[in-house]
Amino acid sequence: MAGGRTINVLNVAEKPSVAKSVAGILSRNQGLRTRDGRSRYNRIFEFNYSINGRPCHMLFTSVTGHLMELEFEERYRKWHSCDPADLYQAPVRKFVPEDKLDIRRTLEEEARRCQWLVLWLDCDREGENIAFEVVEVCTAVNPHLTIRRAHFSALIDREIHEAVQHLVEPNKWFADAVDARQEIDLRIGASFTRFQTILLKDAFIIDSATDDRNLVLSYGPCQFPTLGFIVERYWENQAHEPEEFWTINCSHKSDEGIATFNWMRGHLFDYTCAVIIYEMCVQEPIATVTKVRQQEKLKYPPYPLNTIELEKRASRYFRMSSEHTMKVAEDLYQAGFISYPRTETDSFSQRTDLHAIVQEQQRHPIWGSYAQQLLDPGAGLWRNPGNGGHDDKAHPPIHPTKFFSGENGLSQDHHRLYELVVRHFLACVSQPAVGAETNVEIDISGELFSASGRVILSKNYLDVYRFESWGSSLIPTYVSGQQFTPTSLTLDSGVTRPPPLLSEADLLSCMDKEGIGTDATMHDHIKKLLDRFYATKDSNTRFSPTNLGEALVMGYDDMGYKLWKPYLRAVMERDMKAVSEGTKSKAEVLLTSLQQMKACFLDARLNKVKLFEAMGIFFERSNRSGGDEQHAHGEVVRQCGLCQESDMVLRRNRDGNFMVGCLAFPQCRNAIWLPGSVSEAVVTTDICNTCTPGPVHLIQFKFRQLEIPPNYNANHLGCIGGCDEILSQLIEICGTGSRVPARGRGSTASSSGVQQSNSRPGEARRSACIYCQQTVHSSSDCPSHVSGSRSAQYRGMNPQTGDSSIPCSTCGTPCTLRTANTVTNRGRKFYSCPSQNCNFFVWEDNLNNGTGGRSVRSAGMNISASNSRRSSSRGRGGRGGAHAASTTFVSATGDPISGRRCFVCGDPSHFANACPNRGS
DNA sequence: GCAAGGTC
Repeated sequence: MAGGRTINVLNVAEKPSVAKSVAGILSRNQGLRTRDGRSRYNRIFEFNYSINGRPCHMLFTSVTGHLMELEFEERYRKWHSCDPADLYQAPVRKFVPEDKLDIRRTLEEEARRCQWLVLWLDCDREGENIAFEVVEVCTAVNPHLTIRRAHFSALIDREIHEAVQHLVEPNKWFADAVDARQEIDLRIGASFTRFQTILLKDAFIIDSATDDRNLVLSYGPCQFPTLGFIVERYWENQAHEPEEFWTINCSHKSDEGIATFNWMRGHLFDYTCAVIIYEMCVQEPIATVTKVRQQEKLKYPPYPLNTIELEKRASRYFRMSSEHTMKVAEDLYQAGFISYPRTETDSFSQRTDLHAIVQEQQRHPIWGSYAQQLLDPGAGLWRNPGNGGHDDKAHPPIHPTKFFSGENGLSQDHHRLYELVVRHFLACVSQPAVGAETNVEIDISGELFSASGRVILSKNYLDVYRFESWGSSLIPTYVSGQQFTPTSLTLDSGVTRPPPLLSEADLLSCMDKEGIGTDATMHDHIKKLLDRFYATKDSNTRFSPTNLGEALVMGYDDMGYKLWKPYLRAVMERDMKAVSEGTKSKAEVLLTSLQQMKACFLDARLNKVKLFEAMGIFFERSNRSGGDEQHAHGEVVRQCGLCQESDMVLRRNRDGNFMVGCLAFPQCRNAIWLPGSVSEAVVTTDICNTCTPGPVHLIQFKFRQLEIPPNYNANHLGCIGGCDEILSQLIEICGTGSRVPARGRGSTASSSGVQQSNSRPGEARRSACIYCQQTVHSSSDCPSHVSGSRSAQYRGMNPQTGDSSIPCSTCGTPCTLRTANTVTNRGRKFYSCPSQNCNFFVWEDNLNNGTGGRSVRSAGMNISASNSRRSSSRGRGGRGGAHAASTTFVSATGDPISGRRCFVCGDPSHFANACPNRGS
């Protein structure tokens, strides 16, 4: 085998930089000649080498990624040339596009005079596919070529020399998997894009686009799930119903400073329960220190930097878009300042000379001294970097490759990104920060509170990684068993907040987690959503869907298709894996996958009215198209009391359930959900003579008899204005047809079963009372709507007792059974006195087990109150008047205050939580 | 005028 005639070997890498590196390594830069090819970027390197003892003249060149593209044959290229459904079987072909023709010419010219072709493409599926594209071009001009594949996992001498001595066959399965992916993406993308663009573009006045003639309503298996993440979070954000909660805070001031103790229960949603616990604490406000724990805490530096992490951090630290970040990183890479920026790898190979990279930075005026310290063994700052667990086997983590003093003409963003890469790298090879933490737990009347303080002992990596911080806080010294009187003990209220809109970093995380796009393309998908007017990004890098984006997702969602979810991509990814492992053939996957997608496409087209309806919610119809699809507007019931601009109309929601909603949706989200048992509803010309502001049209309802209690009539002429007891009861009994989670329509039913909601972005929302439209209370607490007759009508509804009301033990008014809707007690039944001046309150299950009005259960703990009236203190401070507990309150200073008063200032008109002097 | 994936 050794010796023999010298052969010419054509070597092809995926990109010019790899061709240069590998040629340099193999030639050891001895006798390496370089010349231009046909393409200005892809030079040709020449040197002599020997493979397995055989003398070779090596020609080393490159492509720039894929050499070929997949397209439909000419006659299917024009949008109106065929039915989009035909695109599932229209013939496709691979071809070398115009801008790659010069690369093809280089390959052809060099291949003609070679005997071997060695493929040095990246070792992943795409790389293998590109390898076959190169093979196709080269064997077309020289069918006698011997084809070989080099397998290498890093551009390191030993790897490369080993790879060339152990050449293998290229892997067709890998290439097939990519072929299948390309074909499926093309057919789905083109068919849905043409379909929805042609259907909707001219049918509506889509004002988001500057020039809607060029508007393309694209669909893609990556861009739509990315939009889906944004819309879904937006809906969660909009649907959030703020819920009030209660927490007890304690502080203690001593000569050494202040400690703030947090209630270890966190917070409770049940005011009654919180206030009882609070009162118990206030009764005996002596804190006993139960635990003092001191321990060393480490804060570790980040893992080595890969592409997604670079994008996320640049977004977080500099608010740079991922797309811009990659452009800047590419410039820095081209200029030789940083390593290859498209990498999944977040761990350094053991062979990387990390010290040499640090040495380069020693002369930097700002972080140079830190680099020097790192290299000083006496300083003990060095630590081998962590392993993030990802390795694409092609590139190292992003790191600085050359010292950049900053004086050349690059922009501020280039400087900032270079700084991030350098500081991140220096942080990675540094010791973690060390802190001493103290945790103190105290007990007040059986309730536990904790406080913590931290002292930073050594900042280590935080000295160079200025983007991260670790706060320190001092608290006084405590010893176990010590007792003290708190300086303040307050019952504070708060409200739950909606989940925030997705930031760019969040969005990248979602995509990464669900496998949408690759590290090199994620930023493209995000940018595409902005370019297509599907989403917008605010100054805080948070994404919201535009009306267009929301309407499209809503339309497909209404069809019941999860085309906007990541599942489709996940299924495709599984199929690709099966092809690359040889367990499924490319043909098999293409056949089944395209069959399913075509069926889905045809079905979506049958249901196009859903897309129309969704678009109709947000956009006006244009007269440019025939307008064959009717957009049902519904019949007017009354004027909207919330926006006071539009009418409330009777409609069916997409599940077929009836609702009365504001025509101004989505600007106004006011809605009244009707009982799920309504089978028919028609707005009549009859006007309600009690409800104001009028006119409120009565609705003729027909209920499904089996779904309502026997004593109710299936036919009912009802009013949604608030006067209709029967309707309210049926809503309470049967529930409504609202969907959970709803898209901004309120996600939980209130105890009356009637939901009202109205939200605009950035505006906090509170349910409005159905009866009087006020927002200060919910419908169940409406003062205009409690009457003695109400409880009478409930009689006979409870089969166990035969009576669902009990007399109030205080004032005798009948109390009706209601259902709680708090997080801690959702679904639990209770009685409460409807009288405005009375606060009697008791859980139904406590009545049944004989503890009526005596105990409140929450958070898995039973707390018995000594005074039965205490549990009646519902509502906020000041409402307790008639039933004030006769407990003795003790102020924080230990002075007794008799009667039910604010323990901060002693004023009987309010409680401490509402005290204007609190905190002073 | 359409996708997503390489890369310049």
